[in-house]
Amino acid sequence: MASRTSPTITTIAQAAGVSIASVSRVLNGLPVRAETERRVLDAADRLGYVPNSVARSLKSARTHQIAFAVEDIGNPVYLAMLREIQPLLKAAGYRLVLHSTGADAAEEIEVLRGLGQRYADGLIIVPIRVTPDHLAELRAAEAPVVVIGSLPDSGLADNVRTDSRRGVEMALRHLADLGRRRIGFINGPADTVPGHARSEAFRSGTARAGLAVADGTVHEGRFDRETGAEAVHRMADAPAPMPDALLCANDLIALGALDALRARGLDVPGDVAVVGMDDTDLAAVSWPPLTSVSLGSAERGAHAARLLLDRLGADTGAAPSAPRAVTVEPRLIVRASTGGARVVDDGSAAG
Amino acid sequence: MASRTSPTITTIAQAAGVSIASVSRVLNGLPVRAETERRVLDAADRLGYVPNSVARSLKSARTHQIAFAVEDIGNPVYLAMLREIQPLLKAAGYRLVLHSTGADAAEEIEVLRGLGQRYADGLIIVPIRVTPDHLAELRAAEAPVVVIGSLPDSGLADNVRTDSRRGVEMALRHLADLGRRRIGFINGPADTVPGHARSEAFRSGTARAGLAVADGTVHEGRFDRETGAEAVHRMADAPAPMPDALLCANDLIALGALDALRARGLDVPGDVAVVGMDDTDLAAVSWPPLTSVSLGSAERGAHAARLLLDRLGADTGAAPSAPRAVTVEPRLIVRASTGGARVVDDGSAAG
DNA sequence: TTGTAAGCGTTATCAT
DNA sequence: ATGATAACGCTTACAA
Repeated sequence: MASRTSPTITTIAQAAGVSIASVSRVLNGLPVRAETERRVLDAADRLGYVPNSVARSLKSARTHQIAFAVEDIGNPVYLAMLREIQPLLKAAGYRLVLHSTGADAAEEIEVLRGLGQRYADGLIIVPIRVTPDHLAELRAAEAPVVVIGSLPDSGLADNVRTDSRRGVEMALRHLADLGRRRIGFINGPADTVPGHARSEAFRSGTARAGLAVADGTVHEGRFDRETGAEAVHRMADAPAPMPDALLCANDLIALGALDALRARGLDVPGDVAVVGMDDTDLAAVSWPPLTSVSLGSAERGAHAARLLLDRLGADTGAAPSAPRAVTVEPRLIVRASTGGARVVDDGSAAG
Repeated sequence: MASRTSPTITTIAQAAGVSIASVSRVLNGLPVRAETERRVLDAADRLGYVPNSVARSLKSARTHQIAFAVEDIGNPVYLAMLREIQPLLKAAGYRLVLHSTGADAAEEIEVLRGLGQRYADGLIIVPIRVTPDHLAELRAAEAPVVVIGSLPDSGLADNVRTDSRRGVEMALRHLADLGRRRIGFINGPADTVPGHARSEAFRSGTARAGLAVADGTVHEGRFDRETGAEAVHRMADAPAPMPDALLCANDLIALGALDALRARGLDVPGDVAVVGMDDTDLAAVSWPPLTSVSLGSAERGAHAARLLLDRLGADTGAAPSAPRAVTVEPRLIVRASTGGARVVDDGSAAG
């Protein structure tokens, strides 16, 4: 009975006995005669008309889509960003296209270049590495881009960053205040954006606080649990004394460290205090609950979305305004893993 | 110097001194003279040509996008699905459009209807409720849809389900084998798809196993931590004896229960064994680690993606094949919260 | 107020 | 093998 293909404005125009232009006008709320409006709306309703967003996009050069690209959407940090970004985009009438690029930097480049395909009006990206290629692509990007993470040249794109140096300092001061002196550090890959920043911050932070960094208490691996566990086992197996505190470059590493410390019979925080970074959901759930440096993932996501929406909204022909940079302040969330209420030293030396 | 707008095939055609048809042919690998190909590729390269995906979509009626709609992408269950779906779609050349609808069923309907806008070639949806409206929209959907979750009428769409009844039975048998007899149940909203299924399963499972369900040990709330904690406190405050085991309708509820039990000085699993459902990442991290019924979220996601890709691939003009249904078997993941290795009853009765 | 027609950037069908 | 041209569904001058 009904036609097999879905109705277009042409279908509606025929059914209503008007031209396609009138249909378009009615659908877009432009002034028409009441009678025309009635007939068009009638026909549209009867035939179940839905405008084709692709055709609309081709004509308007706007897709009402925004892409969000991260290394691994399974990572709670990126998820926290996504959770803020998604509703903001939706409220502004944008669909969210999600890219999970994997550790490969080439894929990030691919996403940046992909903007040329015009499938999205803008992009929020959290690069895991920033290479010269990244910068070149940013410069040539065919749509507004907001970068979450530090950018060497602030003129390239809107940028949301966090002060991880201050975050690390807060953690170190907290540990020092608790009387900890031998502070170990377990990092992810130092050639990534966050890994590099945290490594630098630890180096300068310990130096400034006059804390010694013993040999064999700084480890580098990946941003995962295994890395945390391995590092702890290696430290425990080493002849040198165990650190009395561990700063971990993210919560996953910290959880792995907690596992290994427990397996070794070491008490947290009695023997070793543990601090994570990112303050993900996992931190509150773990045992003991994990003290963690919040780097404001959620806020960073929200800021990024707002910057991008702002720029998309203000696409008046005027000269594009200069890139803006927002910095989110870290916060230290103290939980039991650094000895909240009761730090009990029972003198046990289980091995 | 370079033109302000990005190059189109027209630009390339002019630069190469050929027609737009030839440009298109070269770009699509159709047979052309070597010389023509060289000139086109040359010009395309020089001008940095990138095909416009919107125009391509309008012409081909394929967007190479697939939508994934869930209630809340922050929920680890949906995240687990997403983590499987995303790479499968990417490998097949599809972009992923993510919808996080919120608890409002109307928004789910909106997503279904939105397919009429033709912004995606297919949809994977995890409805939180299935109303007659849902079914009507499914019937009228303008693109292939895969539903994750039980569907009353299996003829409406490809469908991936899990046997939550069996999952609940496995948990109950496990608890009964451990000698637990007074089993409490903390559920999410019973008018949601998962809530209803789990409630039914608990009812029938306990009956079949001859387990008594004492008054005041079945609670209904939301699928969150607060619900788990509140339910435990209410049970503990009640005059009736505390259950010796708690089945929780998801891991979040179970984590809340663990918190409250700890606060009450009750030992897990000594006093109360706790079982969660979904086996999310949180289960392995919590303390004690949480025994949980895996409902195969990851597998369900993967199956859904494969079903959809399959259907999109096989869009030969032939009659559409009948909807397919896949069922994923639940598995019980036993951890310490039900007393793995060492269940120590130290006789303490802290309160 | 309304209709005709051009154009968005492609692909694909015709001739040639 | 190639070029002119129609078509995808829509918006928007421009005419009437």
